[in-house]
Amino acid sequence: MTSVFIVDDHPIVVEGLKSVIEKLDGLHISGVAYNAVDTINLLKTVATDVLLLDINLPDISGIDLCKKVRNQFPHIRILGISTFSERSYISRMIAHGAMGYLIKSASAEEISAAVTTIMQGKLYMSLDLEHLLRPSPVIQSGILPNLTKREKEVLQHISEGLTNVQIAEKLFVSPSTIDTHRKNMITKLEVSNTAALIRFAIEHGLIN
Amino acid sequence: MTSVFIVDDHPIVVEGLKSVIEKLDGLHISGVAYNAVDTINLLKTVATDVLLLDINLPDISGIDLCKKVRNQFPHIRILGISTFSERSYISRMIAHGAMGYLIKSASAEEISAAVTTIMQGKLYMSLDLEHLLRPSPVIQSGILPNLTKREKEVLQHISEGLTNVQIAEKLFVSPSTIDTHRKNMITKLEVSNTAALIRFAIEHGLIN
DNA sequence: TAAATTCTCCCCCAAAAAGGGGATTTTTGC
DNA sequence: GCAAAAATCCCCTTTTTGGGGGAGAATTTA
Repeated sequence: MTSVFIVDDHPIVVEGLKSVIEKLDGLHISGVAYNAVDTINLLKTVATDVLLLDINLPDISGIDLCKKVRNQFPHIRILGISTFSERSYISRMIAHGAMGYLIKSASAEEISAAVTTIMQGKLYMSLDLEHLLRPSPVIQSGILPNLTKREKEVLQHISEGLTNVQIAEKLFVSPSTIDTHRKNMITKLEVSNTAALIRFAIEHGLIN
Repeated sequence: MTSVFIVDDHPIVVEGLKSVIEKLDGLHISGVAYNAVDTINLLKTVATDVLLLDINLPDISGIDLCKKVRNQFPHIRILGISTFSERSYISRMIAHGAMGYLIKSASAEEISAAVTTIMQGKLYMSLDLEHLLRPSPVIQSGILPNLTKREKEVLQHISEGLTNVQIAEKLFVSPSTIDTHRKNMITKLEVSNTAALIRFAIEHGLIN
């Protein structure tokens, strides 16, 4: 018997998941919560195998709660749930310890499969094909201006901690040039400084 | 019949995958390549459903090739392969269009399951439980000095592009304090500046 | 070939970060 | 309760970055 704990700020969603899961063999509900604080407190009192965790919570982001739960309850396997299937979310959920991802429109069979899969120690991902066949929601939405080859090269060196002068020496150009590239990237990507630039770049795969 | 194309710079690995896949029902090899350039050229000539793509290629990173293939051949589903199961890799592969992840030590059954799964439009992930149950392979290796709660808080704000002064205002302390935290983190983590700090932090899961 | 883009370099100046140092108060762990 | 760790704050100087601007050479692309 696998015990499942549900976290979602929408009571209707919680009820729906609850009724679906309770009808499934081998699964039972150990508890539910509507926010992060209640989740942490309740998890201390009830034994739970799987945490169904909504990504969009009111008081704290799903990612943060994900980390908290993993730190305090390392045995609990986390299955992220959300209404939409965004690549960036999924990758971040995985990076922060989730064992799987489920869209809210998933069928009872899918939920069952998801729980079974992650209890076997594997990742489970639920996504529709149409979303996946697009290159990336972020990249192809037109928001991301593309950096030039040289800019990416400079960016790479910046992320390694080199200063403009050091990069200039490596690329045999003037420090002013590197400075211009850096500034252009900051403007292009609409970030406030180098720190934010590096973060943006990594999160969008601009850096190796 | 699903056609599989293999990309890996190790011929032994390619041979191994080849022989395993050819024994499986419903799968056949449409081609193999040992580098990125050959991959792009060959994919133009042969019909391929699934691309088995090694993450660590000599001339170009698997991530980059992943993006290239998805742009030029959007119908091809990419299954990343690697010798080790690193969370950061997996999340980045997914963010860049891979439909799944397979460790090289995977059994024939797993390979078959992986191809079948992604042909159904779902993500497939192959990972051992022991790796997943650890917070992060890097963090628990002892190499990483742990940041304090406050330092992480400051780090988070730095990554959002805030300056010392702005962070100080948010946390109701003096800018000097934030400056000290920043310097301490740079020293602790042995990086040269804030850019490198942010990169390090993201790659080690210190930032949300 | 003409137009657009990219790459290159420079100016100014203000702001921020880095690299030293030291020092006090709070919290935390034993 | 005491020691260790964390958090707070300040001094100094130099280096680096950021925000403007302009502008010519090289390379792509239409």
